[in-house]
Amino acid sequence: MDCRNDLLRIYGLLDGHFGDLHWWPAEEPFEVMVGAILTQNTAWANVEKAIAALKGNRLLSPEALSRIDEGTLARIIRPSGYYNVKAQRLKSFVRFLQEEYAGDIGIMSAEELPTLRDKLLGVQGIGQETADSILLYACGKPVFVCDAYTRRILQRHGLIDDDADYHRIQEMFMDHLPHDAALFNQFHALIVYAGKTFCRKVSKCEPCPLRTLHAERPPLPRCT
DNA sequence: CACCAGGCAAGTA
DNA sequence: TACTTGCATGGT
Repeated sequence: MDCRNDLLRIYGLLDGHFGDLHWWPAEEPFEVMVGAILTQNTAWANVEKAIAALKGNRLLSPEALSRIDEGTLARIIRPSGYYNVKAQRLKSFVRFLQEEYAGDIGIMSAEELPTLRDKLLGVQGIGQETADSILLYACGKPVFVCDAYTRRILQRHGLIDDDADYHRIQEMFMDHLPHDAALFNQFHALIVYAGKTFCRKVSKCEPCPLRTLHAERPPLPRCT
């Protein structure tokens, strides 16, 4: 089968339906990085509350987060859930940022993609999805971000095995599409947006743009 | 009330 | 390597 064609069909249908989404929803790169950590296994609405609290306390900068006490930070990001581990992870990340790049996002972003990815994965609390979100949406690197929505949509359309791991899913996109940061940005945004929009209960689903693919299949609990 | 959300790390066998 | 568990809030 031709994966490239399937992926481009999906992209075209979602892009035609939603248009440009210009992700990530943040004002600046550092906010993207913080959001990437806070959104781990957490609803975005909860992350927004935590980000707002950080802004309200003037803490949304590498310098400020370096200074703040971890326990205090935990209380402030409380709405995002897992606040103790996430406070620890934010502290690990800004410590890394200060030690490796003097807290300068520009210097960090100038690193080669493979090198920077390996370094990020070495930070406590940053796994593959968080690293790739930072690389693509904060640093502009051409890497595809895979998450729960990505896995769901590829499984739904029979493009991956049920036991495919992160790297395997990422290969689906990166082996068959041009390595273009703008394309990867919009594609992943579309996937997440579709996942949020088309509800989990079939009865409440509005028509999904992808329904024209595999029209012979019966509806599943999750329609994207 | 139960279930879920844009993961990750540490422990066990 | 493969599987399990802890982490926690707020919305539906």
